[in-house]
Amino acid sequence: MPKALPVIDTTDPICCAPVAAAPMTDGDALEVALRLKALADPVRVRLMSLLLAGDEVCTCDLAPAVGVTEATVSHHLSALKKAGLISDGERRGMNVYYRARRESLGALCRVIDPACC
Amino acid sequence: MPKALPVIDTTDPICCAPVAAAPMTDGDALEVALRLKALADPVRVRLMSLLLAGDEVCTCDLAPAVGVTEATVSHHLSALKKAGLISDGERRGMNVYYRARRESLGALCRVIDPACC
DNA sequence: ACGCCTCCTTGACATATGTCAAAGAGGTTG
DNA sequence: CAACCTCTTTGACATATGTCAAGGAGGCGT
Repeated sequence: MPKALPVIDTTDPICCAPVAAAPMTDGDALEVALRLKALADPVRVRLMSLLLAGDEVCTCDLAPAVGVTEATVSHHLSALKKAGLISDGERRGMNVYYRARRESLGALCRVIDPACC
Repeated sequence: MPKALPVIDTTDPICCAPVAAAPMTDGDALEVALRLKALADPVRVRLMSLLLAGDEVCTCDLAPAVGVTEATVSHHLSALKKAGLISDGERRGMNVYYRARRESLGALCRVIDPACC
């Protein structure tokens, strides 16, 4: 991977023409790819699934559910957060609660769905 | 990345319960993640976009369009092929033509779309 | 046959990624 | 305060990934 990938802000839901509509610009492709990368891992898919299903979950519940260390969960959650796919953690007592940002995931789907336009 | 990711066949369109419906099994999450991984790169997003927009494109047109070597395009195309997102190349004369498999991409969208169920 | 296309494979490489253990940072409860 | 929880950060690591140059493989044209 010789070329370093540009660093851009991806916390907002993506907003660009659908992939299938016309050949995508370099910049838009990067926006899409970075968000997909955030989700392209089995552990992250399961985390998103858990967050989407139960609407507020804390790290201590997630870690045993997916079978990795809490440190690793924390790392994955921050990747999902940076991609705007989940909310900032909200501390309540000793726990930190996260929730999925459905609109961000939905926006991503609309962009890559070949039928969605 | 200490643990090696299992190798499974991903050439067929994915078919499983939506991520948002219920906590996803390990196996299903892997199926989803592998397909997302195949698309989680700016070059691959652009390639898919080109294939979706023009319905049949050959490598020699793709390489200059995305700005990498033909060898690299070839590599990306085979990743997309392994994920079932594009068809096997069809040789015609000196060129090899590829086309997007919309139904595979569509199936992936339906699984990850939080609104799609 | 020979040279010339287009394409794919291989090898090598620099970088990114996922994982954990260990150590900190915040908060709670004796 | 001190012991304890939960969670995040840091450091280190093994593996995966994206890229290219070089060399084949298949096909066309003279």
